[in-house]
Amino acid sequence: MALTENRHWLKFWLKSAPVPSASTQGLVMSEETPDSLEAARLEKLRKIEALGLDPWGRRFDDHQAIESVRQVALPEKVEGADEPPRPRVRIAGRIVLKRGQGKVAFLQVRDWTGTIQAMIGKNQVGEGGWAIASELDLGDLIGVDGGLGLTKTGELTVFAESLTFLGKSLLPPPEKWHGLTDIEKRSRQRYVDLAHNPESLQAFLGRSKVVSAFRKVLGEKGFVEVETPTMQAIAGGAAAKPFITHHNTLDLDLFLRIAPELYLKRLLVGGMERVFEIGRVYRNEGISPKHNPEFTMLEAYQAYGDYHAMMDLTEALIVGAIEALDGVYRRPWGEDMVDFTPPWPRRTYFDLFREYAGVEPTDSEAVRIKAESLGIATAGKDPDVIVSEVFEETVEDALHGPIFVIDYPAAICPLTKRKASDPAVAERFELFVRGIELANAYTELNDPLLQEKLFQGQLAGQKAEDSMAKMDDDFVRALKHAMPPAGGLGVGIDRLCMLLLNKASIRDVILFPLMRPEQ
RNA sequence: GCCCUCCUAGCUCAAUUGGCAGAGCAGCUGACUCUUAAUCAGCGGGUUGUAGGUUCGAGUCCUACGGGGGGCACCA
Repeated sequence: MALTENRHWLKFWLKSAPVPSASTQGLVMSEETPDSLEAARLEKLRKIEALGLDPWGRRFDDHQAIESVRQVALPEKVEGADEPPRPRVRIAGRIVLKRGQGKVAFLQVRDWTGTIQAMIGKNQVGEGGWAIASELDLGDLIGVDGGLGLTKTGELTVFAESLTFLGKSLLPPPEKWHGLTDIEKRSRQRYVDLAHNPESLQAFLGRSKVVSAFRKVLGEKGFVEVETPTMQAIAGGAAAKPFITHHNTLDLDLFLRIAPELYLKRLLVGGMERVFEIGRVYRNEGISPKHNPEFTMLEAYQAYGDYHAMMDLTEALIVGAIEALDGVYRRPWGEDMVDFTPPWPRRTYFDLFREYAGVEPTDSEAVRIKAESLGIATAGKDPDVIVSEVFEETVEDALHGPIFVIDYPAAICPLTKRKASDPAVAERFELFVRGIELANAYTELNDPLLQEKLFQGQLAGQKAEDSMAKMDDDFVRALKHAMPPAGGLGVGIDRLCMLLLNKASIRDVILFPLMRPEQ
């Protein structure tokens, strides 16, 4: 197979490669649309074809990652002896920089592991090869075979012996020093961003490592990965507005899921004791640096566990992600640093409330006065809601984290099991880092009768615009078959990646964030 | 949905109070066999997001629209 493929490799400087004649070049110039950079590149493409080469390349086996080539040990130079032989290497990548120097040219070739210099000398490659090398543009994809050595200035270099054309770039790359900075173009044309801004590529490769690490940690702890419907007749498991879609044959309106929760809990009923899903959820709400309409969530459920088990799991997951990235626990965040060294503090909601709001949370009147002083309207509001708003205003932004906020007022999390010792407190935690809510977990409610009542209460309180919410009778029926007491966890993968990769916007960790169409 | 703000060459950015739209990179031509964002000489490249308006004159001021960014609202 490899030998067959070999014949298709189109070498640059076969001795027989013809040199374009002066008259051909003159013709070429006159045909060129003067104001088009693309036209100039199309012309080069035709020249490459005229030389019998395929500008779009073929399979290119056995090339080495540039990063690994950079690790190759060079033979020692011995005094008085000839130059030591150069180790042979084969690389493939994109030309990101080009420096002509008369009858020699230096290229910087980049793949997804790194960048290395290649040198092409006219005397080394012959007239035919040199003619083609002259047509190389920034952005073209090439394979380089050659010897690895140092230049006079000590730069590690592949001294080209043959090149393989692997792809012609018809559009010019962004500015070589600044790269592509326009945030809109970087998102819309992510291919350009990835190809020419190495730090962007690294961020997305980092995101992939985070997700892989999650799967590894969960697997080691005995969780199984499942996939549940993203198109649902009843979009439950969270309080968010769904997207609507339609199945033609069934003539059925469906919702894109706002959470996988209710399906994963059905699996707990079915005896899948540790399940997780990493998947997209869709919420038809505003867009911000922390919100994209579709985002990726981990949800994990552990039968016979509780929210404390989920806290341990959360810590293990994020530690696993950091180890997969680089093992550095003190991480930059803007101008700031975040220290992820575990264990992270676990503080109760009321404790933090007392500390940051300076008010006793159970003293409704004191809380109301504090709220008014913060400019929060209190008229007609439930005292628990006011507590929650004061908490958000005074505590959340002040939490540098990582910190687990635990034991929430039961009134603001109705679908959570209450503490046996104190029915006013729900067994819930949220993990905060720099004001960002990274994870949310509960000891899950498994009482079908209470669940049904809460559904009804939720529906009664529904606004007209949210009227697509429906009672999920099947979920209640599932609980009636007995769901084991369980801990449940949700982690926003995108937000975690923002924190770990030091990106200010969720759009910097989502390959193709939602945008209005061009034009 | 509301408020603020940005949009100039392929890319990165200038343009004084409203007064002839510029530079660097990239491109093209030429020189150069060890460069490092190579350098040097020369050349080309624009419906200033779109449409109106004010003005002798608009990249600049006004209005609407489109797109982006930030904020508010929304968001267990």
